[in-house]
Amino acid sequence: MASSTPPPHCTLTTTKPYNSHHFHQQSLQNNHHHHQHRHNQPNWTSQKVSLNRPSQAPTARNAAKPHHLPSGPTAAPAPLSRNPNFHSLSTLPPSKSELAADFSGRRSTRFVSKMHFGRPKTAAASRHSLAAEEALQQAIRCSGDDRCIDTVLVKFESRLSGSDDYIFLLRELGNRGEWSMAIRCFEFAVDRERRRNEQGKLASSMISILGRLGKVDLAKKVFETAVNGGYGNTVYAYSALISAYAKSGFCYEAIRLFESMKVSGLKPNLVTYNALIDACGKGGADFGRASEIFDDMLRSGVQPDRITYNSLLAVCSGAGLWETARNLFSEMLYKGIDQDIYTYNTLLDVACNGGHIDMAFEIMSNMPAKNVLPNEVTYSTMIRGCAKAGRLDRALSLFNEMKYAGIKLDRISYNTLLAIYASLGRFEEALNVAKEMESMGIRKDVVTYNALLDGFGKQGMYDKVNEHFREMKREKLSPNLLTYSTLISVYSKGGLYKEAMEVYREFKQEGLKADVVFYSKLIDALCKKGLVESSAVLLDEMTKKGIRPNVVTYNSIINAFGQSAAVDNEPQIESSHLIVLEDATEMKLEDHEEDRVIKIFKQLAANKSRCAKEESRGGEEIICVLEVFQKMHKLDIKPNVVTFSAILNACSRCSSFEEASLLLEELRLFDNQVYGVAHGLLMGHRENVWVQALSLFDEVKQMDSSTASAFYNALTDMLWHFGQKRGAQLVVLEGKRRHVWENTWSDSCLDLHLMSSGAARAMVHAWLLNIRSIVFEGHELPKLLSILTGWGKHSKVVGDGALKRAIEALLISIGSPFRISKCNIGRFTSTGSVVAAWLRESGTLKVLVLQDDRTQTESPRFDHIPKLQPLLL
DNA sequence: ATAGGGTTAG
Repeated sequence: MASSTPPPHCTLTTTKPYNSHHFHQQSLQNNHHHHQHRHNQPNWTSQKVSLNRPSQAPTARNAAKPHHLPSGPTAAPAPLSRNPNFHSLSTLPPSKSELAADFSGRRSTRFVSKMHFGRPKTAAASRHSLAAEEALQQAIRCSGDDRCIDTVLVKFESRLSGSDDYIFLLRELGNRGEWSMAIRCFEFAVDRERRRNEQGKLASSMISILGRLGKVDLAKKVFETAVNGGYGNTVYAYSALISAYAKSGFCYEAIRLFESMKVSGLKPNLVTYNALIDACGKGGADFGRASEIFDDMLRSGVQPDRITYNSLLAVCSGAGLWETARNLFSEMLYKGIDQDIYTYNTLLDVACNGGHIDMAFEIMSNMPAKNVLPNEVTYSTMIRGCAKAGRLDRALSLFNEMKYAGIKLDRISYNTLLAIYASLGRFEEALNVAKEMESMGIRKDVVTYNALLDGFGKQGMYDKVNEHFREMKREKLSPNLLTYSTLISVYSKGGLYKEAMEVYREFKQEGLKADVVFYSKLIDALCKKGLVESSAVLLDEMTKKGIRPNVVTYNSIINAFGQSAAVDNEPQIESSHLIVLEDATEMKLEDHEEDRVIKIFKQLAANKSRCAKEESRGGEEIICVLEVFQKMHKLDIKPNVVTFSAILNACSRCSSFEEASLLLEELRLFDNQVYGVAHGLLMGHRENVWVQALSLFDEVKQMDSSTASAFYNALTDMLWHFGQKRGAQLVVLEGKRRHVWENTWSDSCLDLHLMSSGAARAMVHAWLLNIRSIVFEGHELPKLLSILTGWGKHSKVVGDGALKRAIEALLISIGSPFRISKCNIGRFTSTGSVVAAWLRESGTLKVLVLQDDRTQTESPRFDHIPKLQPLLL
């Protein structure tokens, strides 16, 4: 057990993990004065009670606790007119957690993917000569031959006039990705230029061109050369390099450079500040960091402009700060700063990322009145938001709207549309999108194929997967890391370990390098097959290879606990009879022999029948998971809400309190508050822990909606599972009050489709009691009453109807008149009069009021409680 | 100097 490990700092955050850069710098932020007075909320950790355990020593987490908005998440931002003195961002809420920065990185592919398909810069009035155009044409033909470009430069030397011509050449070469020729051209030009001023111009152009191409190391070299040569110490060169860092997501390098710029006596200008804030957004810095820069800007007398605010909004997008974004938007209005399409698109992005789809639609509908017309970026942002929120119908209708509005679909829009169809298994439509796309002159790219492969794979259509993988190569598209990890995961989930192994071999042969996500995805695939122990081996393997697992990796494994019985009933397809033969030939490939991934695949391919059940036999799984927790502590991986939900869900899968108590102990080590609430409610100490519970729910409500509801679901399920039904109902009603499930509870309809089975059952009781009181108050019920469960489309398991079955069993067991609707298998209905009659029956109240299976116990310690059978329906 | 896309947990 990890009980000797001090509780690591943890945070209620789900923002993406990022394990790359220097986040230690963020600690500076805590000392910043703004972060003192921005928060007037009491620190809830100080209210912690000791819940049967000695209270923990204060930790850094307690000292640097995130603070929250005094207003609820749905409250409107404070009217700015009441605060005429604001001059900085001090009216804005802080980042939701200073620790969140650890996790709030963005995908690195984002930077690369923009490189080649970037919108071409609108040609500004260029002052280059005709000779420069000519030189460019000849230079282009030199691609790949450095001596050739030298010859061209020499040949045109006399006709090229000054840095304008050379800068034109640099830019054009850069636009074509010819960075090597651009650099030769730059060096050539600097050599022949005697004016420092002009040399400086060349240098900053070169730096920004390299930055745009993602060649940040080269950009830095050019910068250093320029500084050493005496022409690089300019605001422009610094700004260009800061911007280059921004484009590659290196925000702390950017900040460091900015500091050194000030040290060397240069005064940052508007562009410098804007580039730096942009770097914060792209590098996933927390909002506090950007806010400091903004304040610094004001102190230095540099007035922020539209782009400053747009960049700040982008920081909110990365950090998931919807309220902050709204406030910034209001602040722009107040200050009379123009809001453009970037402003709106970024704001919509933040709204969508936070799950505020309705709000996003409202904002979008207001755009035309503000003279800002939605464009293809607006639409693809919204479409992605809808798709992410599970509203695929809405997403698809937006495409029609887009065509109706005369907005042409571009590569991204097409790929987004295709990915939606593919993920729905609507392949005919997906392939039609691909056709339409090609007919518009946009070739299918790796993204297109990855979406298809993933879609076919999810439906188990492995022949189609193979076919498209071949087609992709035939079209000379190189599979990338994502392609391979998708394929390996798809094959593994299908139990096709030999195929997975072959793809893995090919992936290694291509010289690609696995990363955290690659391993995490593979681990998750094996977990989904119930192979927790193999996953644990891979966890060690990746660590040995120097790839640091992140919270997602661990959450996958925790989630797998107790799920092995649920899988592995699908028939295995093809390919098993060849294994022995293949194994013999593979023994010769020593270089592969050392690879644990291959070993695991080989083993799995050889013993398909073994698999999950055997691997998890006899309590080994719990030991394995506890060891995983221990490693998590050792590597100081901070848990997040998903971890907490995963632990609670794992508890619900325990058949004994003893096992669950081992897991709850892990929860305690991670977060005393969450533990205190879960444990307290489980013990039936509702009155005592409710204050803590409420502040915990305040925290959770900061998360995006699906994360928040998952936590409520997990907590309720755990309580329900161990017979604390009234506690479960209390939690569910609190969740409803806070609109966690964004569904409606009306007199005529109860929508349960986003709830777990425990939560849904507790909710059914509450709703029926509510309906009952309507009846007893003498009011009439609506003609038709319905209870919606959906068909499990929100479940990760395709076609899983566990919720429906649980509700059906409940409705029958309480003798209710609700029956499955004929036209909708996810809906139970009854008429108002029949339900009213049933509710008036004498025995009904008794079955509706929930009873705990066990009343509040005398014993304060969890493990003294006698073992209970897991609750059956 | 600014906006949207494809991998990981729920």
